[in-house]
Amino acid sequence: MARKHATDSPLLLGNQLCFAIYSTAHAFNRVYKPLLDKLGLTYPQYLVMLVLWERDGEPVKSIGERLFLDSGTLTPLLKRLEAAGLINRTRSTEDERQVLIALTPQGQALREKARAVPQAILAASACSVTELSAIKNELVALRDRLNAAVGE
Amino acid sequence: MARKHATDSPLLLGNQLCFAIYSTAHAFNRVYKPLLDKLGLTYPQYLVMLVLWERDGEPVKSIGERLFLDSGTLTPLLKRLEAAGLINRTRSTEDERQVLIALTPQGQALREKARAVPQAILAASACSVTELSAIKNELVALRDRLNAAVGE
DNA sequence: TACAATTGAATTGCACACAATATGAATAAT
DNA sequence: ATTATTCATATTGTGTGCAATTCAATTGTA
Repeated sequence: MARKHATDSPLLLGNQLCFAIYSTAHAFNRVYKPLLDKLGLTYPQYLVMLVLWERDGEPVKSIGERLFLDSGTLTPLLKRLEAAGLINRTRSTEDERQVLIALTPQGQALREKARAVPQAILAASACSVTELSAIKNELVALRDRLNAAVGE
Repeated sequence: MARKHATDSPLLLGNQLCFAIYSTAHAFNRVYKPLLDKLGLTYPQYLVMLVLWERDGEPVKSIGERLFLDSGTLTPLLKRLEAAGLINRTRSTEDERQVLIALTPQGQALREKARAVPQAILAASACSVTELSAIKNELVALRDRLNAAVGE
């Protein structure tokens, strides 16, 4: 018998998919950092900008739904983006509970500089678009099952 | 022409593997939370315990290397584990720069309660061990390439 | 042996992330 | 119309993460 404790196997760090995801997320962050520093953004801020570049003028709620983040995270983050002059936060006139997030001209303009980012990431991953896309699809499917499990 | 801006495709949130990883990591965290609450641990604290259950008495540095975390993150985290009575922090006599982390009896005992965690996660993922293992291996390979890219 | 360079932790400062709570606005129920 | 409930955002508190700095201990080198 080579193994002493077969029941420990699930508790081994190297066997845990979850740690693989956790550590890969950090690795991505380290690759993104120098690229995003040039744009003056953190990674979560970059995600918010991606959402706004796709659809401008969204309320905080729908940005949070797309990114799976709540107001406790987004409110201070959005205030920093506003302080940086990239967005405006204005309370909706139709529904005063909502705060609408709109890009400023600088926020719009930043999109051009951001185009260089994905290719740099692709290069760092040393992987084909096809392969990355395959992993992405598997993860999205897994993520949705996990979120479904949490929501009972 | 169906697509107006083919060059925008890499900037679309849904196309980014990185966001898939980021959001899956959060989804895992949400699944882990109620399970780890019973153990009185956060997810990063759980990772440290996994390391210690594999090898006890390690210095902070080597724990950090295994988890890709630095002292700025680990020092306060380890102090909280010490305050919880799960570990002891003692400065090494051979090399006084090092702080050795050792499990207390309570820390050892917690391992038994932790055995229930991986199966619960597996159930939430609604996925076979084989599939999860395959994704894990792809991610570890990707992570290592990313870390290599950062280290020049 | 001196003494510069390196190393391992700790500290500080900033930015998430989320639970819990609060607040004001909108909607539903009576 | 009044009240209760729900909804969207903000606030507070705790716990990561990481860059930058500090400090003491160790190692390398002349």
